[in-house]
Amino acid sequence: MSREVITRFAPSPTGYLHIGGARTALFNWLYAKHTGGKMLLRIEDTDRARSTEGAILAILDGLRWLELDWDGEPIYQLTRAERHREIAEKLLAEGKAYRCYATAAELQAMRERARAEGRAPGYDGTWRHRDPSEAPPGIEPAIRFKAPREGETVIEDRVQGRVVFANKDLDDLVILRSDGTPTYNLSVVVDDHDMGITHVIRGDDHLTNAARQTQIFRALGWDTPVYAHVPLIHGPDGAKLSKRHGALGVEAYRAMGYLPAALRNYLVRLGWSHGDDEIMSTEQMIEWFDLDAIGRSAARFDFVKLENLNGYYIRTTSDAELVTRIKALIPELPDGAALLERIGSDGWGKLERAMPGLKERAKTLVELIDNAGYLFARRPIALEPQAEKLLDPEGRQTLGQLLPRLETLDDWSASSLEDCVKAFAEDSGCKLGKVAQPLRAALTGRSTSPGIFDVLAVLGRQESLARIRDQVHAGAPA
RNA sequence: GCCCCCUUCGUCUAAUGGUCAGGACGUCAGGUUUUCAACCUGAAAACAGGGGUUCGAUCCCCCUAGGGGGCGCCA
Repeated sequence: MSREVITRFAPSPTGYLHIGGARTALFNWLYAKHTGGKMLLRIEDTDRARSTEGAILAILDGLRWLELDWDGEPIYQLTRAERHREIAEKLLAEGKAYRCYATAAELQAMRERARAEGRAPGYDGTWRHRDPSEAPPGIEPAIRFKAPREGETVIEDRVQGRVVFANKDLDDLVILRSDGTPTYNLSVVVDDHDMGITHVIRGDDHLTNAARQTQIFRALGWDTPVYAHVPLIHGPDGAKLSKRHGALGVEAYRAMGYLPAALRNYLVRLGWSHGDDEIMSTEQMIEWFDLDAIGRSAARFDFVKLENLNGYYIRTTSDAELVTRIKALIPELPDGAALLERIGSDGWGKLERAMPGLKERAKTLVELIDNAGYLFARRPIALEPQAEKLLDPEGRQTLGQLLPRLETLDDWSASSLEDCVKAFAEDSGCKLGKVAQPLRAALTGRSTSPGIFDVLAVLGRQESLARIRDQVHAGAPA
């Protein structure tokens, strides 16, 4: 009988929740859900200088927006420092660690020497056997872990396979700083053990740490968790993800108008696959996700594919939900306040009614909002350059002829409007496009926009006719 | 420099000791359409290089090259 799976997402709050972290969280979450286990959240805030309250908030917020929930309360690593210190002392008492009195300057010199000699620039173990009585006065010692010097440390990684490190390449790392605070590798081991973590799923930048942590687990007589080191996400140029490309916080993706479901779908396919399946529901993801199907090579972040996926999710999301999401998004946009004012209290209904035509042609929510501008535009509509071309004198004339027909029309449903305009086109012997294009330009100010009959219907009789008149007159010679 | 990892269309990826090496995004060409989008059809597009093992290697082994990660009293 196997234990319940417990995974953890353990970000350090030194910045936002970036895209790689988001995927790591997603994988942990999916694996926990898949196995019916739990995902815990641990905030690794032991670097007091760099950790910030704002970063913690941003991370929690990002996870919530992505709809990745965690079990229990977040655990703040800093609050566990006493326990970590206790374990460091225990290792010291058992002779599995020792006090090191080397100064920063000495360590620096040591590293330079090692590098010059072509060795790994690690600690040389000077204080491993030296007696504390030889310690120079006035130096507070750090505690170093006495790492095995011979043999190998082997990681049986669920993604990377069997990875072997020669112990001679792993130096004696500091586990307790001279100021008495614990360091990362010790804290992680103690916390993973105390939290009952069974599976550690994280970026493969931690692969070497896995070896060091394994050594500490062994020294403590504890079982190691199952490891799964996931390849990192690279930028479009194959280099490390930088701010220039995707290393934005997830809140930036939210602000760009991506849907969390789309981002999750995109992210899960980056480095993991289930046959030829591309688009999958969260339920399917949970059902199908497994560690063994994670690839071993780094993946490049591709905004274009994300956009495609986002377009799909926008098209298949209900009108009402899209309106809700847009409501939440607008305040985050640069000109959000002004837009909100123009929409007013009655604009949301209009937006929802226009949604069927709008959502067909937007890749992001921001694009959708942009396309919906005609709904809230003040008259007269300012024509964009493209639309200006469509509304040439000929177009204005056509509209002038169409106007009387529209005025007598009683039924302003999209279908009867379509019939009316089609009949007009036929009677005047021109192609439907010849009529539809200037009509669109007059009503929306744009050359591309939703279905024109829907636009007419959504704006309503009064508004539509007034707008057409505006544009026809604006073009008529005074 | 040392250690570790990786390498299939431009990108994300699938599959297999014998396949026309599959799908998706993107691109291109058609179709449909009131424009755009969506949708439909079709096309171009990949096993990094070199050695082995084998009747046969994209697949197994080794080397090279390229890319990435790590090497703190950071996490």
